[in-house]
Amino acid sequence: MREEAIKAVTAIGQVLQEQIDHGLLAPGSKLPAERKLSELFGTTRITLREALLQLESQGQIYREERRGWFVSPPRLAYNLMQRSHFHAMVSAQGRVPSTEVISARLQPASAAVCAWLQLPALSSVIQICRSRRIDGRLVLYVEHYLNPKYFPGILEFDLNQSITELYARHYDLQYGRVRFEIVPTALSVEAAAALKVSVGSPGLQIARVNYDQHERLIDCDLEFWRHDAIHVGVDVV
Amino acid sequence: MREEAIKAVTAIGQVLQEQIDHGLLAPGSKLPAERKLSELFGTTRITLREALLQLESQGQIYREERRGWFVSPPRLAYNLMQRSHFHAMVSAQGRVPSTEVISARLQPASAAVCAWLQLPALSSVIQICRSRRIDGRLVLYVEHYLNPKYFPGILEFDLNQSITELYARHYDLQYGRVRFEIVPTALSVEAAAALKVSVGSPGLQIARVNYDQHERLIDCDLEFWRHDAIHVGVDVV
DNA sequence: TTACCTTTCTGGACTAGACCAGCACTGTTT
DNA sequence: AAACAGTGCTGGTCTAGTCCAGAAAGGTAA
Repeated sequence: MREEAIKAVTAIGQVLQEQIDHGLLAPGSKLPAERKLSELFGTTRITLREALLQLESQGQIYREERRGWFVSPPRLAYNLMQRSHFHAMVSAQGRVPSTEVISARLQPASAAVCAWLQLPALSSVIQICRSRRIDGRLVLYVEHYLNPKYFPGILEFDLNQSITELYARHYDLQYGRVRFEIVPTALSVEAAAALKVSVGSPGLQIARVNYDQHERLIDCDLEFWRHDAIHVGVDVV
Repeated sequence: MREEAIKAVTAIGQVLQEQIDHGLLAPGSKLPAERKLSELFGTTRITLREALLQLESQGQIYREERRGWFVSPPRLAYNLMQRSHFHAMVSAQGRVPSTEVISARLQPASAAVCAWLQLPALSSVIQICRSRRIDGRLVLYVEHYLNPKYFPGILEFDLNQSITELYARHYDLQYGRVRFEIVPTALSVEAAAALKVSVGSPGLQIARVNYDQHERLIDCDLEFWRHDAIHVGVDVV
């Protein structure tokens, strides 16, 4: 007649999960404060926190630095095969995209970037760092590296818009072959800062190396996604 | 003249990271016990543990339930475009694969599986659950669902070998079109148990829906990878 | 209205312990 | 040699607090 021993952490997670599933806690809504919750569940803040961290790693909830915990919105479907850019992709799924430029400048390329773009040592590259939102929520930090040879004067344009469209309109360039590298890892320090999450949060890193329609290696970018913001689809024919 | 305030958790992580980078802690080797480490760094076990958890989420170290913490081996390159199966892929990268069958039986299909395989309600499917290792380390738990129509008597074969090869040798079937769905999330309860990791560990879920050379939907599988065990590559032409 | 301050509330970081359950090794018994 | 029973060590889980820094809201003065 022994009761099944359920861990407190698991039990708390299940209760919250259920509330979320039944829509009592709507996507985007804020959870009560940690202290309130720990009192509600009759446990310590540390234990309560562990339960929240587990739900976070499942992608059910997320936090904003020192602001609180929120219920995660649905994931964005990111299909690697259809060459859609961020704005088009987000809009097509009935959601509202936005972009902020963090920095844009010509600078010496790091060793890693030289390798990706097959540039000689000590080359210059154009680096564009941007953060992007879906429905107001920061979900993506991108570092873009362009081979300056193909993009004279690009820093003069408004970089809040889609770079893909800039390429087409002003440089007559379109993406051809693309190589993706997807690595599940923690967010880098810069990415965490830009996304306003605590360092060490789980993330999904997607590196793209892009060729144009003439098979020239024109740019690459490093995307850091909140791990709960997307699911990636690939159709292999 | 104020010292830069470095968080203890970060500092501990950096020290361990450095030791790993310089090969003083080799891949696969065991870290000292948590109590030892917390004494070494002059901090609490809770704080020390937080540092370890961060390194885990970065994929630098991993743990085996109640056995200890270990340095992560290099990630396996998983290229979605080259139709290689687990054994071939692992061997090609100079490492040693192995497979264990956990269960294999005909059973009623869940709603999700019916949807994936486009089966009518209350259909039967063949479910094969297996765990797989690289160099002895558990890295992958797979649930395989086959449409029984195409695979009479498959449960009689030795399922420790590659199923892809079974298909080719005995059923004259080859994979054609494939659809992948990649979701970064925590490991499911079954996956965590099979991989002997604590529930809620970060993982990468890859669902595949497979068609054969005649465009028939033959099977699907649900892969649960340790998040630090792979990086995924995709070449889009 | 606007700019600035203060207060309150939030999560972030940390201390100092406790008890439990499973693993691995060791020594004994069969 | 093989099976078994201890036993110590390991991570897993949890308690009960403290102090700090940033975010937000509200009030006050220009």
